[in-house]
Amino acid sequence: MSSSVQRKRIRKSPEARRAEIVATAARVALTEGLECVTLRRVAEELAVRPGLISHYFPSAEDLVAAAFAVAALGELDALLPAERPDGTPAQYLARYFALSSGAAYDDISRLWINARHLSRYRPVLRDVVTRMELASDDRLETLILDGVARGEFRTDDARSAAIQILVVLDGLGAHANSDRTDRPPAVTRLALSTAERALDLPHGTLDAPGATGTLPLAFSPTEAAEAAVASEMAGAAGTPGAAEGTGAGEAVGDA
Amino acid sequence: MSSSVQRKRIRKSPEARRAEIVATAARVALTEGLECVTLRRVAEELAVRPGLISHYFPSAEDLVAAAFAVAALGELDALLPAERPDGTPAQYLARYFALSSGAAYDDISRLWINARHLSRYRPVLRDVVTRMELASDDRLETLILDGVARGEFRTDDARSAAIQILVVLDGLGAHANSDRTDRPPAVTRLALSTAERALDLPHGTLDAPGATGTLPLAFSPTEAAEAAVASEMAGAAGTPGAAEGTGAGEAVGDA
DNA sequence: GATGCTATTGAGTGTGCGACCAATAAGCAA
DNA sequence: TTGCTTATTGGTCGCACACTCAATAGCATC
Repeated sequence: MSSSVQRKRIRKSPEARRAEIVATAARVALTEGLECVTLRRVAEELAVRPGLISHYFPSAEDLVAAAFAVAALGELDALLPAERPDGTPAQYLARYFALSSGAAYDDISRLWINARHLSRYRPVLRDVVTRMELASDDRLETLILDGVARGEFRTDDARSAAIQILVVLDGLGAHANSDRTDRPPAVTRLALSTAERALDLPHGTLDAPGATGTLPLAFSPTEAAEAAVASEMAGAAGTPGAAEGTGAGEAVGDA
Repeated sequence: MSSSVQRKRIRKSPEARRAEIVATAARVALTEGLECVTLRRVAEELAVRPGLISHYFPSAEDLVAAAFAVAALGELDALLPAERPDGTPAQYLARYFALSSGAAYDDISRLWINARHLSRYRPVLRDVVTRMELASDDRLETLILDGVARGEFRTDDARSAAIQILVVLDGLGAHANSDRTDRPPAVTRLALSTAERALDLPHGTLDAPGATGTLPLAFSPTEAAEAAVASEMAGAAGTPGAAEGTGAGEAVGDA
């Protein structure tokens, strides 16, 4: 007995190890919840000792915040890509709504509920949540402005429209842990009808089949995407032009 | 030193002690969060030993669920009373929206975020959350049906309208732990405009000053109300007509 | 092949949690 | 007043957590 499962140390570069840790933490956060992002849990996942995680994240709160940042940004990119080469804004918006009503979206809803709750007690996480909310607002606002420029949408306040849509999506996602069968159609479509109203679109314009055109409905942020996301976070970390991050950003970014 | 703060035991009837425990737990849940509803915390609050709390709630999860049930039902009664002797449905609905945008509502939003998240891991709490969601739906649906009967509202699906309104309120409340200044007016009014649309009301009908008539905007569920709520929970506890509750209800109700 | 840097380990600290249980005493009934 | 029921205590156990730090061993460099 007591066959030590691993006797050989594997020594990696700090950058590689840190990226690995954050990616693992993000995966745990998304599938099991931010409370499960513990030193022990992440260490076990990577087959290393908990002390090593502490070495890279002297404060566990930074790790949790980084995990959320990476997971949330990865999902945002999957749902509402920053680059949209393959279709019109209306098609991407329709795709967004289509994905948002799928079962895979439940994980993201759960993650956001989790983060919003936990941010009550954890200031570092709260900062990241705020930043991710702004990032979502920006992303959708940009899409809407693009659609307005092309004449697809009509609104005099793209940001307000974006926030209204996201608020409704938050409301629909709030029940991700409860049973939501027997929801009336008007409720299921609430995000769509809010968008249609805010963007002055005819009823049904954004409904899934057809409206997405040839856009792929695939929904799987890869690990590569998450790594890219991590470096993106590094850039966006601190308050404008500062070298000192706000904890999480710093945790993800520096090395 | 070491003046034992309390040397004399105070022996109470099981009913009184249980009610006291649940009321305290509900207060802790509302002000500090459901994670703070621990045996030790509640015991300290009541100046008793933790073992006593265990005696009344052999499983801590039941205590948490009971705390949420009492807190949430108390708040529901304060926001959307079951009895409405002092005004019209429209006035009570306007009052509801007025209260829902006040700062005091943040505590309730936080509680719901908390419960929805925690219910991911705690089945007993999940049941209570589901029941409380249904109770909210029912309460608002009844109000709407009443308004329709009086000719104040117009809708062919009162429940759908109720759920739509509540979903939007959930979405707005989701950010109770983040910063929400600089929200566009269209977002702040989103619940109202959703209601106006769903109930076929002219714009502005439900806005706060004036629309509430002489209705008091006071918002303070008393301890007495919470006690009443506790006994109400006892009645609504089990699945229809059963003596055995589903854990939380049982915890609140039996004696 | 030897050397130095440092990533990684192993062991330990302290805290807070739920759960358990025998001993104790409060207060009601005889 | 006496006795009995049981509400309440006090103490303990095991677990999971974050955090600390000296010792160890990869691995790049010379």
